Amino acid sequence: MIQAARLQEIRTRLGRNGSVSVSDLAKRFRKNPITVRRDLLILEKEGFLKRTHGGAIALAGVEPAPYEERVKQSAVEKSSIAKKAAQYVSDGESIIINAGTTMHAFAMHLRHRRDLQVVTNGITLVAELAHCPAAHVLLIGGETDFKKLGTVGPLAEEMIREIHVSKAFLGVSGISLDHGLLMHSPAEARINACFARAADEVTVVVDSSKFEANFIYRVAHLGDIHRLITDGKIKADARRCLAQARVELVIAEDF
Amino acid sequence: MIQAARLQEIRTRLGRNGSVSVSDLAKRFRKNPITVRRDLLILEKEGFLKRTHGGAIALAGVEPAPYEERVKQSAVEKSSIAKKAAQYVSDGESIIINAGTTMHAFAMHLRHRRDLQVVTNGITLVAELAHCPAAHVLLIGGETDFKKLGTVGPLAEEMIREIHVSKAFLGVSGISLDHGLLMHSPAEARINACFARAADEVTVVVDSSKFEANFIYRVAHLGDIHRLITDGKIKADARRCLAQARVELVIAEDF
DNA sequence: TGATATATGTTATATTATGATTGATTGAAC
DNA sequence: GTTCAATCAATCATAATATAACATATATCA
Repeated sequence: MIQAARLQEIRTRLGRNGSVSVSDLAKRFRKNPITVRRDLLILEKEGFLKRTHGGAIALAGVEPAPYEERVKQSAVEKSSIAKKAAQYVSDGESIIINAGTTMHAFAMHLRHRRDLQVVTNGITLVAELAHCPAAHVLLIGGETDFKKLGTVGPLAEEMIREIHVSKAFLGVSGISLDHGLLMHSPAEARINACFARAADEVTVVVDSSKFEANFIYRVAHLGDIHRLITDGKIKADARRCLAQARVELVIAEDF
Repeated sequence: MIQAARLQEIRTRLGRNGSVSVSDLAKRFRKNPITVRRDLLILEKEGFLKRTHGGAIALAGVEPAPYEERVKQSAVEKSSIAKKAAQYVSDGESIIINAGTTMHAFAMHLRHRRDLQVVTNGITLVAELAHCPAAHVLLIGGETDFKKLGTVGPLAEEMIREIHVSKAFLGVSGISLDHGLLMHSPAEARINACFARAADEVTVVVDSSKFEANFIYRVAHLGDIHRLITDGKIKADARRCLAQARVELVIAEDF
């Protein structure tokens, strides 16, 4: 068993049990205790754990799930448009946020807000907003879409019908200048259409690469949205199209 | 079990029950009472507790740990009872699982199942079951309770009314032999009562320390449940009471 | 290939944790 | 209050674990 595998295993066990013991690990790995100790030393330097007599205890991070990794990876690019979008949220407002990594990044920028009423179908967003207890979060229930870690389906749509908010912030899979906002799946498209109807004002938050993506299922026409926030790489014809559809275009600085 | 892990466990139990006893801890840790006393001495110096004859009591300001912490606490017991509980789930079944760290552990043992229909109000459970794409998960929506990372409230209760399953697996905050299943908050109690009504058969999954915890809000009477799964440290009077209420008692092996 | 870095094991010594013994203290039942 | 069992503190002895220094293996790269 190589070192990297041991480190991974230690991380896992720490995440599960909160602590590990040198002697247990040594037996399991069939390694000398000193080797285990040196492993723990490495992880301690990385800030994963605190070494103690006989073993170590977990500090903060649990092992990240695939989705969470995806959020981190794209966070840099998504962060600038998400940050810009967060400027359009005022304290005390009620808003809708849909599921997806872009909107997860958006939610991270809402941590310090006060008295927000957030409605979302994004499961990971709830955990994000849990660190900001000033927000009141209503999670839309329904069948779970594992790709986006969001809820969809008739029960979800029904639940949204009971709701009305001032602003909706939506991330989408793609944007077509001819056909509007597009999604991977019909279920996603339908629920986001419901979101759009439930809000007075709809803001779409996408990085400019989404203008090239092409999907089948329409959420709404360009004319149905009020504002679009993206990065500086958006092309001229897209700008024209949005202007024609009377969509307010907001460009986030690259950093 | 290393010292650091014991200290963590003691902190947990103090947070939950307000007090600990030397003899109980000694039995649980399989350590000499003197060792436990020394542990308490350390925590007393840190200001967590006040030592008394026979044990210690919590000092002010010991708030219950956040969710991520609690997942790790009593992890061994939780995992063993969760594993046992998972044996009562068959492929193809539809089941309810409520929110909380015990049921999180339970969900981890369902990863390899096929064709499960899972209904849950536990937000983190969804991420857990995302690794097992054979399961179909319906997430109950509603207001989010940040402590348990679960949904509650009237919208959630309403959504459950639409649902019926063969088995419900519930974790609870505490069990009183006189008053039945108890919860921290009224909202939690109500939604779990709904869960119990929505299932043909109710199985409660708790580690035995929950028999000492005392809370105000009742979910159901002991007589309303069909099966209780716990660890071997359950006391004799609890066994008697359960037998009297005709609850099938299942003891998970210690390891 | 030889040289350097990395990973692992060995030994000796220091440190820490734990358990056993004794006598003192406490709490509760009578 | 008195008595008795349980609990506690202090001490010591032992076991478990940690550290440091050195030795050996394995991989990496010019």
